[in-house]
Amino acid sequence: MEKRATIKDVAEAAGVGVATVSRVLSGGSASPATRERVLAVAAQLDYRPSALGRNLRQRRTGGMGLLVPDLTDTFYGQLAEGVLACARSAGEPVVLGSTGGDPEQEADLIGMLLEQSVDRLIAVPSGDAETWAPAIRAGMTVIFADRLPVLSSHEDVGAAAIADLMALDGLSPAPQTRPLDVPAVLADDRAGIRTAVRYLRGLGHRRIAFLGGPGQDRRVAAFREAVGSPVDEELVVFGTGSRDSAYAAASGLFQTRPDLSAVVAGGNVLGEAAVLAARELDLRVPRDVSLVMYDDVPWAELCAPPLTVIAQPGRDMGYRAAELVLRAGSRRPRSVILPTELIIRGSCGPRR
Amino acid sequence: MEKRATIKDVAEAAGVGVATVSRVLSGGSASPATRERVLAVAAQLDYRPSALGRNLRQRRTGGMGLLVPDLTDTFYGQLAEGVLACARSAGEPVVLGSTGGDPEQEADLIGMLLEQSVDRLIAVPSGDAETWAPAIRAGMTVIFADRLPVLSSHEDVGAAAIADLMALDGLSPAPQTRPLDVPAVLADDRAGIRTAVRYLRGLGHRRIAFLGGPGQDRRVAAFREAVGSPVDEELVVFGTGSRDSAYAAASGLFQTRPDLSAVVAGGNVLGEAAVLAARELDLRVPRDVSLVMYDDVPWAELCAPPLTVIAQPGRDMGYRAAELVLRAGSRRPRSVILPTELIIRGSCGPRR
DNA sequence: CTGAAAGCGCTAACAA
DNA sequence: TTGTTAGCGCTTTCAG
Repeated sequence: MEKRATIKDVAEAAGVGVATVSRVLSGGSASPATRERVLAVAAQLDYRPSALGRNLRQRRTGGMGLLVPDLTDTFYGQLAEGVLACARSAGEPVVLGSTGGDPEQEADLIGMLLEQSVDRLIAVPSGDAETWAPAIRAGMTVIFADRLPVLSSHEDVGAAAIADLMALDGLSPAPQTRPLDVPAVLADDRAGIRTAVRYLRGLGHRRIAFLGGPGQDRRVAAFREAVGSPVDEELVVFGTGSRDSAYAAASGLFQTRPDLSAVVAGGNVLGEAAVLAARELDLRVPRDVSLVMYDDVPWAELCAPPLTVIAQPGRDMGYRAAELVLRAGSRRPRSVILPTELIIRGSCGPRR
Repeated sequence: MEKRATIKDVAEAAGVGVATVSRVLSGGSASPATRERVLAVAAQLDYRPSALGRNLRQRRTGGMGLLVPDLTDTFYGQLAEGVLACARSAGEPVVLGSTGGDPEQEADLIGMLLEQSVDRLIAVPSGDAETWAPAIRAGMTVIFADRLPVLSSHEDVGAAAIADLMALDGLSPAPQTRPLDVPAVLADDRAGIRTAVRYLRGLGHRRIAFLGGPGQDRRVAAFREAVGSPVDEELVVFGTGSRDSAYAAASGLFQTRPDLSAVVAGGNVLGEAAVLAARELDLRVPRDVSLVMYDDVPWAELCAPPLTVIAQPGRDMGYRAAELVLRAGSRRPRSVILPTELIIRGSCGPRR
């Protein structure tokens, strides 16, 4: 455990000033001779510039923060892998936090990141605009991924992004005021859900249910739009995010509405719950009930029958978000919507 | 985007010196009157001590690093959740890196952490002792989780831990020299594998195969021990870590040895591959082949039939590792072995 | 009990 | 092109 060489050591050993060393190492101007000497000495001393000094001087920590609800959810694992891949190739550190889908924990983690002076953040938000206000106020560059914060009545954080997205989604944006700059990287939920619903319709299904989770407002909206009004409200149910509550929601749905013939699960945890609940109630997939799940995960193929899914590019979403947050210069990056794909396997059949 | 208050601001506003503010905020001695005043002012100014200044002063970044091979593997997701849970409750940041199981990337990430002066690290190692030497030399407190680095010929990093574990495993440790302090948090692979093999034996299976992945030396060793010699070497095959190579290994195994009647998969990715390969070759589970998988993951229950697994407490392992690394004072923490559990579901049947 | 002062390692003005 | 210098915000002696 020897102490690391500092810039001063290098400067002395090379017979130059510290500023010169700093310049050489960060690609500034220097005469070829000096540059070479400094580089040689630095290598010889195994000098690694300390991020500590640089960070303090620049009043900011490099790298980025990443906040997800739950790493046990394979989709967020994919997203994180994408972010990490981009960060690694840029040599930047990533500070990770898992919020458990809880706005309070999210707020705590935002506070922690602020304390660390991490000023770039990628987040799958759980809290509302109020939760995010401190980060925005502090001047953090934040990029939302997978979803947007729920709207709170008295704030309008994310309004710009929402307006953008509604436009992209083809919906007319509600008039918004004082738009705040919070771009996002999302999947094209609307197209994904629409395609799935049409597919089920084509198979003859009329009573189609939606099994949703927290933060899936866009998917729910897309579902409502796709099935057209009037929507049978009993067929739209929600879990709170945990596997247990997802199971409860699925089981309750199947029991209260035995007449439904198809269900769209808004995420892989919900899909898992649907499969489990159906089995428990002796409902055969796809004979008794057809199932489409949002998210393609490796086990979808292992299921019996293999699950028909709406695939979204989790890894790409993470990678893109990281690119955006790293490149974010002065101006706000634009939001991005990535395409989804309906992958037909064996969990949907004709209505009996 | 207002600038944050500094300790100096607080000091001035409270009419005291910065040292006093520092003391009060870090629980040092101060007269009740002063303390109260400082606290009030700090709250009023919404002062948050900057980690930047503290880090530089203390020449170390708080929190810890976490290195895993792949967040898309649910087991590592569980492990990471455990680490994050512990870190969050301690208010400490976690810098995450994904190595892809590649020693080079691992080495790069270690370098990055060193640059950040992160001096506590939890890792699921992919490289050998040589890869880990820089971290050890720099005085990092490292805790290995899930597995130990493979031994390289000319180094003996981790020797102490290995000796510990062999002892705990009930094996006689090979004589080692100059033990280095690298504790670990592991599952009791030996007992887990042994139980699984005995279970399969009890069902009448004699040709049992092991499908392994990188870093599963302890599991392989346990398998060899459990089946007893001579071990049919063709029945012990390996993937390289990717899903594709796991599939290739499984498929190859089934095709070259159609006489095998049971397989133990060393991890959930390998188990997934085995299920897929078996299906592709029209092998029925458990009619044609019985399957036990290491790792309990949510989808194990969804499989048809539900998979019998050796469950290891991934989340707990992460939590314990984080506790150890945070508590590590001067002396080296002791290694920990957590119990596994054989969860019998439907993927094993009597030999036909 | 409290304050003044000295840096931690680095970068960016500013001079030369 | 270079070197000198002034901090970034904090903790920690060391006096008082």
